[in-house]
Amino acid sequence: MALDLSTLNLEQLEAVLHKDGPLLVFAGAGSGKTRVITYRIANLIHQHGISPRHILAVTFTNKAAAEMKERLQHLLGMSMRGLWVGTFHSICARILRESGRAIGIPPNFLVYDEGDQLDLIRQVLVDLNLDEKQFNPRAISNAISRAKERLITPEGYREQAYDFFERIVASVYPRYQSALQSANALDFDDLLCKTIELFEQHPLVLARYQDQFRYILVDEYQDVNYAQYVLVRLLAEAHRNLCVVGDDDQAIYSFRGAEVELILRFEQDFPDAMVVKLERNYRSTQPILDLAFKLVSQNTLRTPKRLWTDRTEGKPVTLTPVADEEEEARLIAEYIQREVARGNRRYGDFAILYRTNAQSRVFEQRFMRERIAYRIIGGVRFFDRKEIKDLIAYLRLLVNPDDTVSLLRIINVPPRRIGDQTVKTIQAYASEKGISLYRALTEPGLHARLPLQAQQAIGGFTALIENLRAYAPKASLTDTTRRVLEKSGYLTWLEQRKDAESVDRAGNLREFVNVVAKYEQTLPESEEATESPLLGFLQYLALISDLDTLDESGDHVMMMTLHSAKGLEFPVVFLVGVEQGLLPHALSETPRDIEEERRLCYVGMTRAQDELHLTYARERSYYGSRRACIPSPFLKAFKDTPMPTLYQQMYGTPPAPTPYRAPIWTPARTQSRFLPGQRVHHPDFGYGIVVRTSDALVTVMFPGGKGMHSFPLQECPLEEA
DNA sequence: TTCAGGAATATTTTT
DNA sequence: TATTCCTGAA
Repeated sequence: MALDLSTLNLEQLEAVLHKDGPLLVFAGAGSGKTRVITYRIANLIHQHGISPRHILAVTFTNKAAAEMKERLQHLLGMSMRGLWVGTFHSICARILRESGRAIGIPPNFLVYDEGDQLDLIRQVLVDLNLDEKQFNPRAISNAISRAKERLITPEGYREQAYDFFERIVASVYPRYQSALQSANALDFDDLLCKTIELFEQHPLVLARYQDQFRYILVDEYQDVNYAQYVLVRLLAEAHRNLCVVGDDDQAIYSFRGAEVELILRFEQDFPDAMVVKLERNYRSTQPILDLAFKLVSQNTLRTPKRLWTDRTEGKPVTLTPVADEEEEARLIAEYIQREVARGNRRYGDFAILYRTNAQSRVFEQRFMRERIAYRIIGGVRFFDRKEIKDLIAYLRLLVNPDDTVSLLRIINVPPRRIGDQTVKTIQAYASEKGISLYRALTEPGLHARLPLQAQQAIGGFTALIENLRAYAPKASLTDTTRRVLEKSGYLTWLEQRKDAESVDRAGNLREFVNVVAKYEQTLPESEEATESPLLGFLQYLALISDLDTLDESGDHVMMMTLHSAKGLEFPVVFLVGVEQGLLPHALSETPRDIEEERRLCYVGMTRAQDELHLTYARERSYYGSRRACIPSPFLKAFKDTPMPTLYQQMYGTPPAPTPYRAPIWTPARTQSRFLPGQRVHHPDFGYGIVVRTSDALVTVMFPGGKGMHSFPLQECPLEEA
């Protein structure tokens, strides 16, 4: 069977057929980039007989990785076993698990996420007697992250630390590193740094991986940071079969250390590189592309290129001023309902893109009210919820009792009478003896310093952990998780406090058990035979994101940030909140930052296949207070282009005045009987106003100093007034 | 030590 | 607005 290449255009074909040597592909939005990468790999395997195990493909998300593997399997009709596809982080995690021992990293290391990082930095600040108020842990964490992205060691940082803040960071950084080490944990950046360290210190290990990865492909190369760049260079320098794909117009991650210059520099690094530009767009209509080009061509730092398409006909892009975010949501909901009712579209055809996660709330409320199916990507991730993180902390302790962050997280959750005082004593004892907190818990020397009550509480806690630890290796993942919930008393604790929030949380924990069960069921497909399933699961958890669990199959309106939308496409896109201060965001000040915000806007616009609608509000609520808004300066790029408003498109001329719609909240149409703003009556508190509702609870504000109260939906003593 | 409730405060984007 | 912080009572 021959690989069918007839559907590829000339440039795509060039990229696909290029076999050896460096290759740089500038792939504009919607230019069939994924196809090129997939076909290129398929061609290497099929045409040139390269074994999948000699190929490494780096993608931006785990989801993209899974999809690519699946497509290849489908295309070639053979198993892609041995092919490495994944994000930089997951690939590095895998390398370190295999070979990290050489630089003292045991294979059972855990990956700390941002929250864990912050917790650890706070601990270090306490150790150093630094006030958290004065030295923002987040800023310090960012500074350390920045340093690591540029492969700057604690020593290196100290040498170049000038101002006061940098000197503080210089003192925290080494301590933070040793705290990570004693917790047997790596943060996100360490995954990269340590892999590079491994390769630099052990040329033989590097040579082994170089020999394995004879062909390397890197997607989204415009969003690569220095450490990633170095890693790629190290791996590729032996065979020089490196193909990088990217688009400088879509570089939107400089806040994470990404440097667009690295893609622009590729031709200097590899003067013999073949360069292919993909400028034919298969996604959008000409009006959309024209407008997007008007915007992005204002940037100074870009390679010249312009997308073109066959789809010369298309609806005009609309630009609609709205009074505020409420009208914005109302208008869009109305348009969606209308299109769906007419049979033109399904909910899944629409996407709402915004700059900040907070903007999703108004849409969420509106859509709930109007019963429009929607999915929000990002925001508070399921795995970031307190109760879920607590449960994960228990699981982590079972794998690695030295994980201090996790230990401190749950040592008194649920409350088991191990309070602040006791914890301080434990910490003092542990650092005195140079042992981990968990080790300290088991030492008689510690107990001698504590009151009997605390001793007993600690004894109970260690017995619990030991019991669970003994159980885990013998049981399935799901059973272990259930047992943790049960034996720790966490679930009982939540269930006892009847308040509605706890009911929500208990529900989330049960949902988590389902996630575990699902993972366990699909486990056999994964090729890594992990010696400890629990460890494998935790490592999997650490690196997945919300986007990875997104399924586009359902019929929902998608709502997400512009960043999350990268790489996706939708028939109809609403780009909302195109206002000064929001897009570009107020925190982006330098010309460089502004250019990135412009690219962000460009990314959003180029997600649209058939229709693109822009909106900006004249007034908007910012953390409680209302503020007047100015349209985004980006819109000036469109001043010569007549753009109708969405109202005009819906009703024809003239522009309809803002139609006032009475909110529809008949009880029969709503899931929870209550809606924000509604007046209700309570037997004890009297009349109040519903502030908020969720799946399980309703929160009501009662006037006259009676305050806010939450009730479980099922059995709340409220009546509609 | 725990918990409730009011006060203070912080808000960009994410592997 | 929503979350965290802080205080004081049990």
